Amino acid sequence: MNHKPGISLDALLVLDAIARRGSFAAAAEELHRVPSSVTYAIHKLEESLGVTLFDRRGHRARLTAAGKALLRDGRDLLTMADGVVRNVQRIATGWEAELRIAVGDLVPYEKVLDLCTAFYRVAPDTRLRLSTEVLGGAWDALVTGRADLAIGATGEGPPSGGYTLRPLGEVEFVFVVAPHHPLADAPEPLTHDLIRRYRAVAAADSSRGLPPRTVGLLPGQNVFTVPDLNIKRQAQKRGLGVGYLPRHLVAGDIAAGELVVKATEDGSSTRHTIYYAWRTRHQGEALLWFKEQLANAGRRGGWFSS
Amino acid sequence: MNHKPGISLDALLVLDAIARRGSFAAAAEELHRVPSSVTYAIHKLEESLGVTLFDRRGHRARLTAAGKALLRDGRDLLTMADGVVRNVQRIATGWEAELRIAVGDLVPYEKVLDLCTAFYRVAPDTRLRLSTEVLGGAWDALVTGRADLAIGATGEGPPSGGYTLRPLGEVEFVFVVAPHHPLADAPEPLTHDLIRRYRAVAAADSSRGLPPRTVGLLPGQNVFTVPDLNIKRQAQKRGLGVGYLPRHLVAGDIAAGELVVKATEDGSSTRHTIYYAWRTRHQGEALLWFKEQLANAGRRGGWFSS
DNA sequence: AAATTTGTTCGAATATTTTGAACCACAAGC
DNA sequence: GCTTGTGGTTCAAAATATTCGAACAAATTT
Repeated sequence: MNHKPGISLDALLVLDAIARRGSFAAAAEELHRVPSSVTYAIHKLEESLGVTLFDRRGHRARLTAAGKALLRDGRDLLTMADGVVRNVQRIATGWEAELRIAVGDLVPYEKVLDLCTAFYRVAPDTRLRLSTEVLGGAWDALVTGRADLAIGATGEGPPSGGYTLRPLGEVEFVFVVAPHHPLADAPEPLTHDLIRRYRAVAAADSSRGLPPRTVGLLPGQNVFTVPDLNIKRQAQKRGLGVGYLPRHLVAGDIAAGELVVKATEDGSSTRHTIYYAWRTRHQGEALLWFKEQLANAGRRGGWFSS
Repeated sequence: MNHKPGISLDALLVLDAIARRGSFAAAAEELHRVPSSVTYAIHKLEESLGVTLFDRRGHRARLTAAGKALLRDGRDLLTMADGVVRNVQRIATGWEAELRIAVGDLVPYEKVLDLCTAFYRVAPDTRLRLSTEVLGGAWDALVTGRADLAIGATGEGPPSGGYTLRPLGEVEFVFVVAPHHPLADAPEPLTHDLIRRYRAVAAADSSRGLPPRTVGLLPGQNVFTVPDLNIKRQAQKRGLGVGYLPRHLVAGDIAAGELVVKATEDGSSTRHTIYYAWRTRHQGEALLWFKEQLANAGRRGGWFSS
């Protein structure tokens, strides 16, 4: 056969798996293939490029500089190829083959799963992909193309534009501590000076490109960073720190006496608007369906009433 | 085998060939394959995408909207893949597998070919690819990534930056007309008002992304646009129009009496600096070699003495 | 020192792609 | 209207590519 591109997307997937899993053997396992098949694929790739991608001295193969460059560029190529596929499928059917939804950690997953359940009755063949994002991560996912729709984005959207947003509801945040935490018995309202003496628990922003955001931290305050709000809730129940949590998330803990709401000099609660947003240029029936459902949800008072 | 990307670069090459040649049969010929192999490849592509790419009513297959979208996006993907390959090969060897040179139409090709001849004695395995660019086309080729090196770029480089330039020499432009052209007998210096009454011959800028440039045209003047300077020279010899041409290009025509130099109110000639430029971030032994040779050429007085 | 892991080799088996011939449908030329 | 040529498809056979499974050598871990 004539002129070959020198690389194939399959080969780049193999290379990516090797890099992520750390060995040919582990990559083979992930790809449901035998190790010699992976060896064969890499050998073919090196042959067609005329380039050595792995340093095989020692019994663990390590990427050469060229191998690392190919891995990096190859991942971009795979991402682009994925976009090409999904775009073609969308144009062909009007329906997205896959819709990627970034779900802010303030959003109750049951509501999202209810929506997905209803959606699958309408379009069972469309794949849905949910990811959980913390703080600015939902915006980040949207503007960097990792998500088509963000549900539960908070604060101001990034200045780059290119997306459309609508309000979904409001979330009430309450300042809570464990009943055995020293602040539990302190007279209200708690002052900043008093709060600052105790460690805060913060959920890590899942942004990758945008600057990470922090909310509710006082200057000079020690911080225990956890991955998401649920773990933050558990850490605060253990008395490992203090901070704000959405009332709807901790209503049960409060009723059970496992968390105590304390008024601070900022008041006993604050309210934030929660948005859903989508990439303005994205067109497809699946996204349209979700927009309509979320618009209805927003009209009925949203998802955050406790 | 598990998860496939849905497309392959091979398949995109086939699709591209079909579109460029206009039929499956012609594409098969270009790819040195039998027609049923092309039919098979497209069928496999449609199957893996779950999308119909060709409308087969009538006996000539025509691209559907999804097919056109895939063609367009697929060409971008192939271009990117090509860049990935060349980048990896360059990192692996220090030498580029291929060096692409945009040659401005003012540059005498013999000089460029002399350089290439010498280069091939040093690095016979590196592929060289020359393209001829007119006016701003050399800059355009450089900044859009169609070329690694531009020889004979004129005027100011585009504001985007990202390239480094050095002077190669100066070109003297003279205003010439055919001996039987009405302006040949007009008293010198020719005024703008007089020149404007006659058609100009202009070479079309080969820029694809940058705004096209024009040089030496008077407001309101009729213009006969041709593809390059050589055809411009031939058109002017035929008396089809007037305009500036590089002295080194027309020295023989002048000596033979086939073109006449006329002084204008701007003087009898103008001089422009000619540059060579490269993408600043590009690293490779082949580019380094050419830079050194061009630096030497620039030091010795350049390539444009007549 | 023994056991385990990693990656390679190689023949056999399986999967994919290509070829070549035949066919059908449409277009062009007479 | 008939004949010829072109375009694309089908399908069995052939060729090529990829995977598997077993064995092996070398390095690492226990």
